[in-house]
Amino acid sequence: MSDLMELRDRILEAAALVYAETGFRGATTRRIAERAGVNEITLFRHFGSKTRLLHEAIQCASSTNLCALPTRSGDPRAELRVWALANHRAMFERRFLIRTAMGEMEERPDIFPMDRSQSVCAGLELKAYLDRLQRDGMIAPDIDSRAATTMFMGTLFADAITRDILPSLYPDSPEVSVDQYLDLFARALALKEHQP
Amino acid sequence: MSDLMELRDRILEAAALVYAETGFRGATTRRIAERAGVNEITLFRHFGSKTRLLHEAIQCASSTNLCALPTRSGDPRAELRVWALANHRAMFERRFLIRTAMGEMEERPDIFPMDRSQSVCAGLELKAYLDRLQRDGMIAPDIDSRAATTMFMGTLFADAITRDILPSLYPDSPEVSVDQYLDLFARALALKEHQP
DNA sequence: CTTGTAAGCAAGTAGCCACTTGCTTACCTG
DNA sequence: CAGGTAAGCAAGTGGCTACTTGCTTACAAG
Repeated sequence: MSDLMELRDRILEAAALVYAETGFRGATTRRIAERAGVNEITLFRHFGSKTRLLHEAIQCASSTNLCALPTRSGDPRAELRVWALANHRAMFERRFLIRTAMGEMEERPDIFPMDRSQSVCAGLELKAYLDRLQRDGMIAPDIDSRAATTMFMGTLFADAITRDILPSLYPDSPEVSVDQYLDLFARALALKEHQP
Repeated sequence: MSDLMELRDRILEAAALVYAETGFRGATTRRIAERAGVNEITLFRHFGSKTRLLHEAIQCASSTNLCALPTRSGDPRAELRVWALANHRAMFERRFLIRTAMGEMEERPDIFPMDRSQSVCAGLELKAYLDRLQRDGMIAPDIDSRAATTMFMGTLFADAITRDILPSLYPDSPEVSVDQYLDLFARALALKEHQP
């Protein structure tokens, strides 16, 4: 029983990997089976078709939404830092899958659950957080929280998915870069510093 | 002679379109020939192989770098606005090609000239512009111009390539959105307003 | 009129693709 | 030991792929 689950998960993991590397057309059943160390026929016995296998594999690989919620307890700057780093890391780890799925979005819109994607959910969270900060007078009252959210999420997203293919643009580590983004973001919002 | 050039350009245009829609593997010679209204054999007679054809087509389709340089003549805010809108528009028009090429970057790194891409060149321009502004005392002296450039270019890039596939995130037109980004960016830089 | 050239058409080649069928092996349970 | 079940192996199917060959049409320049 546990071997069965292990095998199934091994196939799903291999399928997601091969898809992220080579796209739908490049992810042949032969390659997936080889990567999983499994006979090609086993894929069809378990999932019926290549399409169903890839659909389930991508759903599975993109649904680890363990993004920490920003709770308005203490220092906003420190909270934003932890949250931004966690989200950047989550996007960076999935960069191959994200890039491939975005490139095939026209052709296969249903294969990647974009509406429930991590970055979209994170954006909703950030906007609610900024609204609370604004209500509490911690940031300038005339800030458009939606535009600010889009700008910050866009910055994190662009960094995460282009950092490895344009290394000359990113001389610093993600930690340092996120700190720099946060410095500018805090200035833009006129975010008040934490008084302990 | 002019018919020959017309035909060649028609093939290149069709190849770039089909590639942007379906990727390298999906861009079959049959589909490209059909789209160009040309016999499949003509592709091979002109370009030798599918790989050479696509290489030339993508090179051609991505090399319209008519981005207006920001010259420090008058109102920085107005100059940045014109420049940002032009760059956003250029990236938005190439969004299909950019997304597909980024998804295939691991597999075929040489097919898309990323180092000479428009957004990278634009980033270099913006950084030089910000450095001049800083030297002239128009923005805060302790701003990291590189981080600011990465942040603003990332915002424009993310907007341009996700706007059509996540419409709920972008209720406003590009013009309005870019204005909002610029508002926040100017606050972050502490950009002085233009005194006519 | 002759010659060259750029294009189309018909047909075919070898290879990869998703997927199927028939049979065998191994293991686990009763 | 008997029965079921999950996996592997061998072979094959029809379809699409890049690319080739041989022949024909159309046109333009000498």
